[in-house]
Amino acid sequence: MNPSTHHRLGDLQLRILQTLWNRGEATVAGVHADLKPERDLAYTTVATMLRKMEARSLVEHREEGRTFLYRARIAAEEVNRSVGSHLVERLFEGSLTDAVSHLLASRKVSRRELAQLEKLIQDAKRRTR
Amino acid sequence: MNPSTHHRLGDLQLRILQTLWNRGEATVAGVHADLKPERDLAYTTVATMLRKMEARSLVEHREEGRTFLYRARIAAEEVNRSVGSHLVERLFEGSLTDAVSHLLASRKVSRRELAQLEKLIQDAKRRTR
DNA sequence: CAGGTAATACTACTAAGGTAGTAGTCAGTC
DNA sequence: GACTGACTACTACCTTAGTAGTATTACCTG
Repeated sequence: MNPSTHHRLGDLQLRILQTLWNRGEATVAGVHADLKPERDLAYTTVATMLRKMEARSLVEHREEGRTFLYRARIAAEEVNRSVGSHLVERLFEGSLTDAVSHLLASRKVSRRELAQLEKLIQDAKRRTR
Repeated sequence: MNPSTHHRLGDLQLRILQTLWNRGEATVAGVHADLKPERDLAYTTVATMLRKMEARSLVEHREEGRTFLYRARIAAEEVNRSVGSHLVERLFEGSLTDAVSHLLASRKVSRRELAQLEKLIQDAKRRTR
């Protein structure tokens, strides 16, 4: 798959994908149940969305009796990378440091998180060496 | 302004805002010219988009003779923060470290950038102390 | 002052996300 | 064997981004 492909994903679509990544395989009812607490959607809304996503090859299904078992066709990795770098690109013209700088400024960051970030960077440095 | 307000901005809208942030004030022709190299839009497309954005209070205009001078009504800061944290939220369930980790993994990062990042974190640590 | 040019205003259309109702179908139950 | 419940299929509608053509208006130039 072309890594430069940008997946234009809506919020609902992303939540559905996340559910599928978690569950591996899920029925419409399963996805609907997972999303229930945060968004009170009609059952058919989820079913329709899944069908639309299947048309776009974002998910696929197999049949178990009469019910469909859906599975994500794209990896979480791929979506995170694609959406993430698209954002850095369009918001900060490709400057990673700008992006991180804004993220740091936009929220309270605990000392624990800072330590983790530090470690991330050390690791990256080691890989680049 | 409510910081939890999420600005849903399309790519073109964002590019237009960036042009306005750069120029301070700009005519339709000005924005159109700035965007010309990357997207070959009709003049009226830009004008229409600006009018739509004004309806949403993203920009405003004053008149200089017969021509409109547009200006952004939201700060770059605000948009970056809002769009950025919305992304972290929806993609990484709020985990900043996950987000940064993915960004680091998704692209080549120069030693220079790593050094800058390190500095960012040192500064943040100092502020939190 | 006639005519072109450059503005904005209005209208329209496509595509996609999101949302949901209704219809059809099958299976198991009383 | 009729009924109910669980599924999927189909259709429809709204909203918004994006794109652009056409109409109108006003200015400027020869």
